[in-house]
Amino acid sequence: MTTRPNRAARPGSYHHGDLRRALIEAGTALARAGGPDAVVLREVTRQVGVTANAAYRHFADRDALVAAVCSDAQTAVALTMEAELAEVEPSGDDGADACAHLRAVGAGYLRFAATEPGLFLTAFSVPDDLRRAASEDSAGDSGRTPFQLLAGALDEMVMAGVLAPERRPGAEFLAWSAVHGLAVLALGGPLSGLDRATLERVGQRLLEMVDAGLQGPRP
Amino acid sequence: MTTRPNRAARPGSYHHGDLRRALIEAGTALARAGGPDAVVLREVTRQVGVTANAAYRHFADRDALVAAVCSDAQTAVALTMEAELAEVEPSGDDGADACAHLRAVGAGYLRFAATEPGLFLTAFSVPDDLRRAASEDSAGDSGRTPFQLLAGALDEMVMAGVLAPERRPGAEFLAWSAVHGLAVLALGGPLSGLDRATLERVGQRLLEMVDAGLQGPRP
DNA sequence: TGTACATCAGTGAACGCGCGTTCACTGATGTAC
DNA sequence: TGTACATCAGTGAACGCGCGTTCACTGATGTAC
Repeated sequence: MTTRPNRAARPGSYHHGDLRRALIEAGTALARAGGPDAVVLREVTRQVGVTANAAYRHFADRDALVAAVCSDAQTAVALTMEAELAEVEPSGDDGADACAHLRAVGAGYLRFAATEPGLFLTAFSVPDDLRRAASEDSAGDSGRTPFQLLAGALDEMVMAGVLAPERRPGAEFLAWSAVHGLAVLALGGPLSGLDRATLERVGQRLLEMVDAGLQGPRP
Repeated sequence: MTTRPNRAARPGSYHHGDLRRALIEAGTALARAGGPDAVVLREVTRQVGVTANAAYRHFADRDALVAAVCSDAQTAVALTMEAELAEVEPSGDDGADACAHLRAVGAGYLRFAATEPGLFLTAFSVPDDLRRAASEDSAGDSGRTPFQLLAGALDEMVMAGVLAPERRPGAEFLAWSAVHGLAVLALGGPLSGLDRATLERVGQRLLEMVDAGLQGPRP
């Protein structure tokens, strides 16, 4: 989400001012409606009211544009997760709070997937090379990426003593898998038939499962 | 996986004999190499050595062909899961066996995703309407679909007393989400950087997490 | 303050590509008598 | 058993489409003197 200085923003001027930003935003709008494949270079420039070729002043090719949109989408995920985190009321019990934070992170992820399916797919279901570069600068207000927010919640659980330290390494992958799987299956997958309420309930139970399951088999 | 009677299979004859099957198989080969988008109607007919138009004798359009390939891919998943199930040695302890079966089902799913990424995506990451019809007849040797194999393992756990009956409804979605998420994230997703051994270990831990987590929070 | 000039950010037209699909057709096959 | 005929399963050529990308260009902008 790099914004270049707006060097010539005079309205009505020949030069656009910040065409790069405008293209990314139009691309994001298309992605919101139709996922990553909907980010069609020609359509993006059409929406901005500019020649298709003009995009090449700001992006090496279509992939570079998609990567920028992907980065913005990941930022949007981080913001939703942070919003969910902010709603957790401290209870005085560090362990309970840490677990609540982990659930909040997961709930934010699920909520984003449900309310912005197109952007969700653009954030995480894009060819590897595009996404990898994009995720570098996809931080939310706290300056942390979705992955870092998840990792932070898990660290907190270890510090609060509700997650054994030896179970910490790799725990991101377990939690992320569970939540991501539900999001994907519910999004045009085999679970897309489920109604909103059921899906919400399954989401809650899934987060409970992760919570309980991360601690390993019962003694 | 409907096979129509091979009415005119004379080799060298003008009529192909079972062009429908041949097209599905060529489509599957393409899907294996490049996922669902690689199932290009023209390419499929090219590989079979037939005019593009000939495909329309057997499929209404490209989508119908993709749906058929999707169905075959789902069958392949079921077969891998059944193979994994068959390797579980009965231990005499019904509860342990049931859990082992659940893990086998999940392990088969993960193994298929890892060894046949293109087919895996074709089986489960295809637009909803195509997949829905396809999954009807995607049974393995046991006559059961991947979903039914999973449900069977969970039923078994309830009967063996290792899963509380009130936790049974909807448990498929939880288990499936976890396993599917890992498969997807490891396949060109954020986890695709992990090496094979690590991924295998994460898979094992994920299955343990599901096992433990399905039973709910610790008392 | 004015002017010449380099640079920048767009235009407009065109390219080749491969796709899914349609058309009118013809050779092969099976069947009724 | 032979023959006429309907049906079936292919052919071959063409269609329009929208895409990403490239070309040569020009008008606008900023800067050095």
